[in-house]
Amino acid sequence: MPELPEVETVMRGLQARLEGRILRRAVVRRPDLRWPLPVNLAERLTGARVTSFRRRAKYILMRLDSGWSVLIHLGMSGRMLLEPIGRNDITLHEHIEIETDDGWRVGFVDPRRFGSVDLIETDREDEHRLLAGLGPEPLDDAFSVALLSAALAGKKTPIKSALLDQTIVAGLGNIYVCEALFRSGISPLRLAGTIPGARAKRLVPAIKATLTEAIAAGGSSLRDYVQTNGELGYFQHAWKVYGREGEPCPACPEQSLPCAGVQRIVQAGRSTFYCVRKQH
DNA sequence: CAAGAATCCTGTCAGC
DNA sequence: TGCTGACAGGATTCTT
Repeated sequence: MPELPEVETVMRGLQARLEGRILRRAVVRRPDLRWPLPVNLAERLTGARVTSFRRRAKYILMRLDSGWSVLIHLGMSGRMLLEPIGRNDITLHEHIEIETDDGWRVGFVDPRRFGSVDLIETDREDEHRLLAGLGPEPLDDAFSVALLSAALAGKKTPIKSALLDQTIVAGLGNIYVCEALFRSGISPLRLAGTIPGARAKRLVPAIKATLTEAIAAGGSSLRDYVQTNGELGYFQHAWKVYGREGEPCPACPEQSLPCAGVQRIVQAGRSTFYCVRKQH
């Protein structure tokens, strides 16, 4: 499910409901996620008060008053359940269940178990091995044309793959890379080293605008919902190319060669959607 | 060293 | 209806 806009949406949902709450009960049902859960996770959660939240790339950090932060990654199929306690059956694949002092239930649900949860001291969050190597946040002012250009200079990998590399820029995934490249008119096949300059000047604002609009829409929902209140994000309706193989390119006049509509190719094992006429 | 493939796991959907 | 294969929002680890 989750790229940066979805993770941001989920984090805001958790924040609204959990900030200030005391966690009364925690149950780990399956510890074998992407990495084994900390053996003392339930113990660390129980009795702690939630003080604040933060998002870094596709990770959620939930800070506790005990000085520990809970690091959450939703992987490919993870989502957070948030609902009042009471006569709710345990959801399938609900690996962690937490109850708050004001009667809410928080569930970590992840069928494919590519997600992970870990503990890290709050004042050392960024030293966590999963966060330490991450590149800049794309929505920070620090993520500039100069910074991206420097990161891409000399690279021979396609720009599509480079933007999925979380050490170059942190938080983009397959959907938003396709959308940002379409928006900036850059071919996903173009080598990353040829981006610095005029193309980077288009690409950086395209990335920022794509993400900002997606967050405003509550992210994109595919098969499952992204928001903790159970509502669907609706940015999937705004996709220009992702998942639209064979459809007319929304930027090209009809039948304008060489536009053959939205094409799907595979790069580094992942689908890329683009228009050969608009993007070069 | 860097780029691509294989890998983890379950669910869903298209096609036969 | 049921089976099979392709594919899925990620990211590490293994091979070339």
